[in-house]
Amino acid sequence: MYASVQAKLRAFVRQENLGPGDRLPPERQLASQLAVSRTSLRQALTALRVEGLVDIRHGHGIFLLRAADDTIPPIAADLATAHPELPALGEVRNALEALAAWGAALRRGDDDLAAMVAAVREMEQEVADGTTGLRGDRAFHRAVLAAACNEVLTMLLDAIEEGSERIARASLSRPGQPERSVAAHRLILDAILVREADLARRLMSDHLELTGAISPPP
Amino acid sequence: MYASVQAKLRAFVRQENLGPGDRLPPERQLASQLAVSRTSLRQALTALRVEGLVDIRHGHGIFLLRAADDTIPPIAADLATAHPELPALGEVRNALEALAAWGAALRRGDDDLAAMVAAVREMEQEVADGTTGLRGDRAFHRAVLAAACNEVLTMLLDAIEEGSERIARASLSRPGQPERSVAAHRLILDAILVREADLARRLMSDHLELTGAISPPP
DNA sequence: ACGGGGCCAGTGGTCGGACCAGCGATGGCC
DNA sequence: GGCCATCGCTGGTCCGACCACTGGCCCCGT
Repeated sequence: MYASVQAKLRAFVRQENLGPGDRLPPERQLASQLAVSRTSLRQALTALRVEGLVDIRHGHGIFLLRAADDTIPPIAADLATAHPELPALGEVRNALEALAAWGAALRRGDDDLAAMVAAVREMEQEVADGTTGLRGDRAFHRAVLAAACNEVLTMLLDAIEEGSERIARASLSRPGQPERSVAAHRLILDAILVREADLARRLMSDHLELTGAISPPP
Repeated sequence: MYASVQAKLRAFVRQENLGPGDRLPPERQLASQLAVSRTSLRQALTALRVEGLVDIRHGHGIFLLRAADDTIPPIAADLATAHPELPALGEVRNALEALAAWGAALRRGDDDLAAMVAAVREMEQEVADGTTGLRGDRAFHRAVLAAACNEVLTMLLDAIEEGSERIARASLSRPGQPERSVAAHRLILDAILVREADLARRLMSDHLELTGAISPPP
């Protein structure tokens, strides 16, 4: 079962204390270490690549994109039912959310600001309670989207919501990420408050860059 | 490449007119029909299973879970065609095209470059003949999009294509605009050629800003 | 001494064949 | 007539070999 190989791989990564950007051993060696054939190992690696955990480069090696515990078991089940294509989806989401932040800075009203402040506070409360802050995070991004007053943008982001929801959940389950996200939201909120559109755009883009895949050095 | 096998599989499903719940041919037969080894076919199937398109049952067969056509286009397309002149559409298109240029700079192959060069030449020829250069313009943007290797992005831009087509036509009918567009395409092509992703993104954004008279992010 | 170009080891990618394991239906045996 | 073994079909795994790409090393020419 390729799931068992995946589990072995995660265990291996944890044991070797590997982080994002690190290179895994060659396929052949990895296969022998995990006591499976290279075929089965490649199946598992293919699955991990689709899930966006790993980047495989011909003639170069296998590179870890995110920490192994980013995808928690329950989410792995979801993965099977929805359609991911995670790296591609992450890029698009990043571009669209950045556009939303840009538009929000230009067109936000006072009630939009109030909604964002409320969302940040909610997330803070959640984090203080020890949860991931998923609700507050979602509320914030929705508030920004609403403030951008762009119907087409709203529609497209809604369309890819189920996928990006999964990204957010995986990201927020990382230790320390909720706190970092709250801080990032604060900065974005400030930029929108003073109508610094380009700054808001960049901050949002950076914020999402951290939650998404990391490109290993060439 | 497992992606090409995936494409073949989707084509096969469409050709055979298969719907959710239908069973696909056995792996061995499928592999021979698609002219790939069973190993590669299994890689593609593993990926499709992770994506939730397919259910594989040991000793039973491979079953299609959802139709291969993706769910996003219809809604957004309706809106895009209904309000093509909407500034919102221009903003979104700008952000997405900029993302395409960015991705193209990172992932373009040599054939992608060839397609872009051909598109630029075609547009030049059209402009020299006194026409608007609409065909070459479209070809260029499609080539950039193809080079970006982002399925989600392709889907979304396809969805809003009809609306943005109208924008492009209006823009190119302005005196002097075709020449300016050709020059802009040249710059973008150069940036993609040398893999300057951020520069390509900015150039594309600026290019569309001028054609659409709309000002989204850098 | 320096630069460039070709060679080579290592890596992922593909292939074909063989065998193992789960499922269902068929048919013989009781 | 009913139960169960068997067989054929399916996916799952393994192996060994070869192909294709990458990058660095080394040798040769200048």
